[in-house]
Amino acid sequence: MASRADRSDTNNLGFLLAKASQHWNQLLAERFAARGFAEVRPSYGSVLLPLFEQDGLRMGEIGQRARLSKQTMTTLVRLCERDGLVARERDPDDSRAFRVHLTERAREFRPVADEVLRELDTRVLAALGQRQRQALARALKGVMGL
Amino acid sequence: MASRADRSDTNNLGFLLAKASQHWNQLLAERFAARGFAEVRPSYGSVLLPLFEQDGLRMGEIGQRARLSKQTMTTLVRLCERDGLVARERDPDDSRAFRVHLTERAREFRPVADEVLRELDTRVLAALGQRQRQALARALKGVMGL
DNA sequence: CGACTTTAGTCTGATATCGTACATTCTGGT
DNA sequence: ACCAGAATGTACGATATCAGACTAAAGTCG
Repeated sequence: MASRADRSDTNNLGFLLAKASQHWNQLLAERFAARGFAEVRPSYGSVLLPLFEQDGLRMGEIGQRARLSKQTMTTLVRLCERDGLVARERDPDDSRAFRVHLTERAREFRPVADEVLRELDTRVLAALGQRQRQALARALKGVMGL
Repeated sequence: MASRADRSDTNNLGFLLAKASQHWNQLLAERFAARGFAEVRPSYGSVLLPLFEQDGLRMGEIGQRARLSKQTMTTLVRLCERDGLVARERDPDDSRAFRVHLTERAREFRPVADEVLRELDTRVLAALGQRQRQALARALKGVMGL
């Protein structure tokens, strides 16, 4: 019914990547909100998941694990703080650094995060099949290597 | 050498999508700049490509073709205008609307866009192969359908 | 024509992330 | 102890995009 400008549209890889990424975040936000954690933005995962593995990390360490820049970490940690999910305290051994700690609220969120992530993974599996899902991950890494 | 927190890291689909999308835009920006069009941001493609197909579109029409919201179009068209790539004029038939036109500079950019897009496509093909590239596009559409 | 609805674009503020530049603090070598 | 250099985080501004609320102009229908 329409197919003139495919380069600018649905077959443009940049377009597909952007939209898929956007949509994924949308899915996360909806599910978190539906379970009573509307304040948890998708990006907070970059802070919370590392801290679920090991609480009390420094900001730079979180950034490394999530592969985000220091500036982004500054911003994200402040937002998480504002929303009552983490607390910072100066590192006693290094007065430049901060230790970031999960709050009770964040610990309550942990099972929700696990559940949502599992649910989405299941849905991806249902939509794509195991083979395609694996191929997708590989292909995305390939794109990052360009 | 490291594999404790895979959920928060390289195998998280959200992470891969975000990074791949980011990287793709990076590739575009670098290549445009290298060819003397440093002012052309990756996002401008959403405005320019539709106009390459048909000049004089209205903002809403561009938005529809690029699947971007009206607010985003307002912003993008202004930036393109600021950078000398498009000009707007009121639509004589509808005084709410604007007609967006390419400037000479944008027309000079067209072959560059084509070339860069072709080059990247070639590189994707080399990195993934035709089969994987197709599968990637399909999988991304699948994710968008979740 | 006048009231209702729809359409075009804008405004404000939020989300997600980076680059460049910087102040502070730590560290290793003399 | 001192200083040069590395590391930690912040400031500012840019890029990319949306949601909700709004203005103004157009279209529709009685």
